[in-house]
Amino acid sequence: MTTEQDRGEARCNQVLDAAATCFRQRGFHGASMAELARAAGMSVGHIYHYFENKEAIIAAIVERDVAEILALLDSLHDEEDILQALIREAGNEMEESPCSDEALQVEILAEASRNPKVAVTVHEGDRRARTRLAETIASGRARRGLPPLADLEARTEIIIALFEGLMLRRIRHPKAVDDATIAVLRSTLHTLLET
Amino acid sequence: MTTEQDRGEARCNQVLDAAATCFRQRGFHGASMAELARAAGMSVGHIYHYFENKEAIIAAIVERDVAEILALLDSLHDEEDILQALIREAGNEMEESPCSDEALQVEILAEASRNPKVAVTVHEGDRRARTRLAETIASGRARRGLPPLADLEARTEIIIALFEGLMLRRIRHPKAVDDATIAVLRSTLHTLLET
Amino acid sequence: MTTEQDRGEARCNQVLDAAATCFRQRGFHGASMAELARAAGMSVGHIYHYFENKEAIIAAIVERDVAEILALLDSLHDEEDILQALIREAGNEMEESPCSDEALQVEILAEASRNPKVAVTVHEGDRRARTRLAETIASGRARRGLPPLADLEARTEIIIALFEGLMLRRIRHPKAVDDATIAVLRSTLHTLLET
Amino acid sequence: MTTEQDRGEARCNQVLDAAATCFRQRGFHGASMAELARAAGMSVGHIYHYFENKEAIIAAIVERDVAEILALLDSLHDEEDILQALIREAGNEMEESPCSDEALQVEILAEASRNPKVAVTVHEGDRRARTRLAETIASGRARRGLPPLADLEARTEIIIALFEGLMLRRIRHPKAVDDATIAVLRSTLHTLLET
DNA sequence: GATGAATGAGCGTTCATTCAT
DNA sequence: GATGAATGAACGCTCATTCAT
Repeated sequence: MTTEQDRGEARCNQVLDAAATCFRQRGFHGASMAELARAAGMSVGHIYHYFENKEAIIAAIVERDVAEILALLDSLHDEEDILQALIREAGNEMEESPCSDEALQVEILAEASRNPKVAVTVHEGDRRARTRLAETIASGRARRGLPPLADLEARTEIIIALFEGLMLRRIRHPKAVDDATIAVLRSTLHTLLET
Repeated sequence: MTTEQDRGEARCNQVLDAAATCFRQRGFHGASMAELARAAGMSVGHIYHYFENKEAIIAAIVERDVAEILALLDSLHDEEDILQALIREAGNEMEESPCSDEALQVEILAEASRNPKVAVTVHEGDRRARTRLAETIASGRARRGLPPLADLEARTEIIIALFEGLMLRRIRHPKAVDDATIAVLRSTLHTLLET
Repeated sequence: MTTEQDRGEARCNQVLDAAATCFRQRGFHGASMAELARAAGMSVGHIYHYFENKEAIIAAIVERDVAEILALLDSLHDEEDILQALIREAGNEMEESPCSDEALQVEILAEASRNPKVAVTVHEGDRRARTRLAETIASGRARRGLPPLADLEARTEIIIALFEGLMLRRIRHPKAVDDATIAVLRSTLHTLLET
Repeated sequence: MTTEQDRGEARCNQVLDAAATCFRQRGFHGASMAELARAAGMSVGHIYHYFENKEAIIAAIVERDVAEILALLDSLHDEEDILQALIREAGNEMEESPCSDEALQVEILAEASRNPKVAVTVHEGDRRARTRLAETIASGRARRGLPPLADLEARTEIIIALFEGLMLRRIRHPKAVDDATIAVLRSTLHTLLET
């Protein structure tokens, strides 16, 4: 039973990985279910055993992304200086520029703009991530003896906007993110988090 | 002759306005040429007299947006304090929340991620807008007697990222932009521009 | 203009003729739009210029059938003895066994059982045909000096049931309709109409 | 062994009951094997242990219906006046309007129009039911001292047509069968059976 | 006996684009 | 300039059927 469950979950992740790649390369509407199926190594029809339709696949990708972010934020609580860790991680993420994630994120945003079901998933995921980031910042400040922030939520918004905005900049300006930009990013985060 | 040219230009703008509305509401792939034609008050076939194909329409929208941004930046040079004007305008733009422009911008980004022709237009448009903003900032600082910035391009990048990022935040969190957030935005811009 | 209208109408009828043939031979769900298109001598997509979808095609067939029945009933009013003409026509229709119409009629009934839009068209068409038949019977009796019928609607129902039932009998029993059966049909109609 | 056979038969009937319900509600092509399986409380694959394919299921439904009709006709032989019993039962069946059986019957007719295997089952079943009804009528007349009918088969055809036709009328005219119609039905059957 | 994962052809429908008028 | 009829490939999705377990 457990084996079967695992198998099903593995198959699901196979689809999500394939879909993330396809959506990145061809867009949500540009990637056909036939392409997803080929990339996932299964038949078109079988994908529908795991996902009700195409929008359910992108919703699942969103949820997986949120879980990853929450895990990253949680891991920061083990660090001595949470705020420093946040600033460090933000820069690292941008530096790595792992696999043109901006292309996938923009597809998610585009679909959320139009598709109410995807919008709900995105809103809820953002609420959870946003709340956790605010908590992480508050913890970090407390641990450092800094006073609580009256505008914690607003600063959190700006930090997320800065981070997502910089990632999406790569679409309009592929060389946007260089060492100098990351230095300014870090200094801006310093102002927002530590003052 | 001039009248004919004007008429053609007006017809073009009719198409661009209609297309901007349609793309905003239904997405680039979601809006059909038939919808565009209906919204523009002309036949499907006639749109092809003005635009080679659908991607040429979104490219033209991008160029019109860039022209608008350049005009706005130019207008700031008439102000006494350019930097203050920049900060003021940034806040105003975000406050107005004109007509869910984020939905159109995300369509442009999505299409630029995938479509090389649109990408070229977007890259070039961004280069011009970015350069002009950097010049505007330099002028503003000079006029205020502030020293030239070694990291001018990087700061410009961060400012654009902040601005675009905040606009796109509305997709994931419709209430992202409130008075508190704009206050933090203005204070961050102050740090980036005036120190 | 008139020519264009005619052309459009002719194209529509081209589709309806092709659809009637295809539905007869393969059933409503068995006949694909590709088959219809081939039979109608036009592209799949073009059929959608004339009909919103597949169910609109069968609805249009129903309406055309109703118009034909109404025309037939109207033509009977020119006869000297309408009741005799009705009995004669009923027998003739069954004798001719024109083109396995039962197969198309059963498809219409099957679709009307399930599809609310088709059901509405069928109900409305039946109401018109039923009312006209009752009027025709009343006229015929009046012209013959027979007294008005208290159970006119009920007799009309039974007559239609008899007629449709006999047509559909050919599906369960292809030899159902022979001279002897038609003789009994005529004698039953005599009892229902002329007594 | 007998127990096992009974179990198998019960499972078969489970499938047939479920299928009758599904076909009634969604049509033969509209009802998927997955729906049948769910309604029958067993897996999709297992249905294929009992029935070769989907058409075998509808054929089995036809055979069960025929058996039921034969049983009903046989039971009439115990009545004192078989003809009166026939007329009474016909009216009762129509009055009860059990469970929109017309929707299932029309699916059977539609499938028989197209599917040769189903057609064979339907033809054979009809032959048996038709023959038995003719025998029943002959018995009834003999028991009443009425002379044998030269057109027995033709009258039988008309009676069946009347009965099936009236049932199918409900599709085109849901209120077709009311007390007045049943009265005319009974009087018509009287003429056909007792004169 | 019993399951349900897996297939892939085929469905109705849409759409950017062309071109005769 | 301006129209909209016409195309046909491609889309998301469904489904009867099979078969390893």
